[in-house]
Amino acid sequence: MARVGSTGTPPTYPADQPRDQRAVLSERPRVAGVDEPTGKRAKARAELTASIKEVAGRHLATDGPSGLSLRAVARELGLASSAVYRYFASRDELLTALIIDAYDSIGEAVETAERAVDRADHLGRWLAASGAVRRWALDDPNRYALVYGTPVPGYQAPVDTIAHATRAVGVLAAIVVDAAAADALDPAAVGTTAPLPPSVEQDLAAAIDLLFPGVAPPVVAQAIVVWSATFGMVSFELFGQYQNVIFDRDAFFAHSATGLGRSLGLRSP
Amino acid sequence: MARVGSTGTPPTYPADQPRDQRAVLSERPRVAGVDEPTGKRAKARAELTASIKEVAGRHLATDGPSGLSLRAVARELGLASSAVYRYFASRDELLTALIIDAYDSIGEAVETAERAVDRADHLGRWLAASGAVRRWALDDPNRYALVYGTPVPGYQAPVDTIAHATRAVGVLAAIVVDAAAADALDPAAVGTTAPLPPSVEQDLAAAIDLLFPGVAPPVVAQAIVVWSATFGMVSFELFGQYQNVIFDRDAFFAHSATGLGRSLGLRSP
DNA sequence: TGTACATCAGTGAACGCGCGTTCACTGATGTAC
DNA sequence: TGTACATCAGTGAACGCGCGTTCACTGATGTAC
Repeated sequence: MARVGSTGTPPTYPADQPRDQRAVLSERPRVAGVDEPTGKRAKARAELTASIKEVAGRHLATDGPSGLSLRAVARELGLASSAVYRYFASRDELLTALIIDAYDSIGEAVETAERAVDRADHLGRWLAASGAVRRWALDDPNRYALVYGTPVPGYQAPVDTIAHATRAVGVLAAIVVDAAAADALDPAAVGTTAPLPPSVEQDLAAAIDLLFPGVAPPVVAQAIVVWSATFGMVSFELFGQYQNVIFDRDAFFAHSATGLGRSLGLRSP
Repeated sequence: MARVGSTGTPPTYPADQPRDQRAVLSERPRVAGVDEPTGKRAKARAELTASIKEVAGRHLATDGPSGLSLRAVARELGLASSAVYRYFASRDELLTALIIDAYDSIGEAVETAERAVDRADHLGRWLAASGAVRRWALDDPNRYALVYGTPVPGYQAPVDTIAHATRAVGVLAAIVVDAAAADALDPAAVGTTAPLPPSVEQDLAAAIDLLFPGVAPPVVAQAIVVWSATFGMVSFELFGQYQNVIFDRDAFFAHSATGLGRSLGLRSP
């Protein structure tokens, strides 16, 4: 897949650059907002770009990622299939845009839900955050599957997606960081766990630097387990593994998320 | 998708039945082994059926479930594409066979690993079982994705698959049942959890009956969380969410699985 | 403000491909007498 | 054991479909003077 913009080039449109990549460039975060496009054309382009993504997202919801078809999207928009190539250089690039949007969308959903809770109520913040993960997944299962389900065969996500992917987990990290800083973590929770293998402790240094400053490695490890477990439960629920086993899934999830939060040492005041 | 055999009809081949369903019927578990086919033809049929599944499984590994193509499978086997229809009535039916095989395969892997451990070592049994889940998944990611990843769009798994799906989780259940029966569950583990919502306790009755006889509902709930968490971790590892975060994944998984097992109250003697 | 030119959006036809499924057929294998 | 017939496995052509991507093109929109 052709990737663009990771080399630090300014967002100009050099004439010798293949035309099809411009669409993607024009979507990238702008530097300082100086050259933000304002003309009619730019507006129309932004709108159609959004429409394409919107329709593609809806198709995703019925056919899954590998069923996403540029032709079908163009058809629904009343465009020639070739027109889509003015906006996305390839099917993969459209997929990438959808993936980034999805990560941002769940990130925002989790952030918004968590923000509404009293800062000192660390367990409550976690319940809001994990509940938002689940809600978001249930509301749009195929967008969830796009980013947390089976990877699309043959598709390699460009590095650009990583930053967006981190947004949601950052919320959990912030809760744990806050709780640790406030010395509000239940010592009984992590005190009883097995000692962390040295190699793992070493691996976690980077994550601690980036997301968990000031948090003890065993707690960070447990946070990763809790985060994984949350998505495991959501995936099981969504992908049918709870069928004929659990019916009141709201209650089951709330109960389980509480247990997971407590296993991290999170508490309500 | 045409489904067959769930009505309790005997495994005969009535002449008025569409011919394409016979392949599937002939694969079903035979009653009392009386009419086990022994002729040359039956043997050839069984062999080709196995070959088709084997090749299809390999294709799955490179293209994913939605990329599975009957024509490609036939091509590799040197058959006309139409020949495959003597063995599987449709692509969906081949998928179903692969799914059942996958469930059986992981079930057997988990059973085998767990059986090798001292019966009284409940935590050790769980570590063997969960480790086998992960090993199996890493060894054949696409078969894992087929059954625990995003469902194939447009494909509805027939009820026949359910029994096979239960096999792996049955191992965890057996461990917990044994530990409970031996009164070997750590009371501190479950004692501190939040009370189970009544609706969930009610939901769990069926699962307790079927898989967890004699186990307290909160423990069963926690077992489901632990099971979900295990697959959450495996999915995250496999689907790339641990990239640049955890490198010694063997160690991380072993550590996490230990924690999950302890959260269930499992202990080593 | 008007004009000349460059840039862009969108078209429609085409290329080359692969897919699932059906169908009438030919030989080979099995079965009943 | 041999023969007549039924059943089965596999073929190859065909149907109808959809796909991603390219390309030369026409008009509309923007820009420099």
